[in-house]
Amino acid sequence: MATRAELREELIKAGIRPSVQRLAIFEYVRQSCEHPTAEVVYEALCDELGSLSLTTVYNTLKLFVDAGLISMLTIDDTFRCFDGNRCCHAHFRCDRCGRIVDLQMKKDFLSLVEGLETYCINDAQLYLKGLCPVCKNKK
Amino acid sequence: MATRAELREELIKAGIRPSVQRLAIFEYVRQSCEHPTAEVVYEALCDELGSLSLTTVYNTLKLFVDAGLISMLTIDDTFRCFDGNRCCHAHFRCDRCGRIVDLQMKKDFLSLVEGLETYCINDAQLYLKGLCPVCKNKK
DNA sequence: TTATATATTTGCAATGATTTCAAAAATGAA
DNA sequence: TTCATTTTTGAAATCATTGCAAATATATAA
Repeated sequence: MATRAELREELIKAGIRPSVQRLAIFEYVRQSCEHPTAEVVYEALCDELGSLSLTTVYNTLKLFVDAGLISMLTIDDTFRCFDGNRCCHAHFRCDRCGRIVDLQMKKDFLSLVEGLETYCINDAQLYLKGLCPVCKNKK
Repeated sequence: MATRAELREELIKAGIRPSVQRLAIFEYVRQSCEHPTAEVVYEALCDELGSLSLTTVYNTLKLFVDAGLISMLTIDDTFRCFDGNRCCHAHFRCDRCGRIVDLQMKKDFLSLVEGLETYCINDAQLYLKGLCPVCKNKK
């Protein structure tokens, strides 16, 4: 769990000026395990920051994604959510309850794909969908 | 390349009545290598079918996806596209030109993921993003 | 310090892919 | 044929996301 000072340094190293809003948003996404949407980040930080615009949240999240500091998930096609977990992992989305969970990988994704030599890969996401253990056991 | 009669049988076997619209949409998506959007399917079939509604295309594609006959891609978060290729493969989206291409897999996706025993998996998609060989060599 | 330029934030309006809905058309059963 | 059910249609509604221009904050120069 990184400290606020470490997160600030990480922004600076990425060439991003650590404004109050940016640092708060970065900290929230990095520490969350819930894959929050922009709306959820906004609701969570509104009080803490006094004033905050949803537009700022969208812009800032995009900034972080473009800088490779967090990743954007499109596993649910009706909204985007964000992931601050930097370890290589897959995502599962339950078709019934909608929950998105992390799944550990045995090896890196790319080891399985053929013919990548001529490509430049910046991002990789493995999405699985179906029923989670809880929903599977319900009727 | 399946015949129209074979595709019709496939719909019936899936419990889907093969109306003129459904069969045309199924054939189009199954034979396309271009990962068409609903809009593209609509434009392509409007003339052939005389009249066609975009709503029908959306409804029908959803019907096919739910029946497991085709898959839906959310690799580009600004629109959905559809894939009739039933072989296991990954997808690459070029950040610059936007083209989506298929990539062969050496092994199935799921072999890489840990702890799936308690889940029921209905769908798996591996999305890669970056620069395609053509765009990589441009400035 | 003050003045000036630049970067960031804000809130509202616009966008556009997708869905809703109720009527019209097509199909199947009797 | 008639009636019930399924499918299609098109226009309006939805809603996550973006565009934009004004307001604010920050950095730099003098």
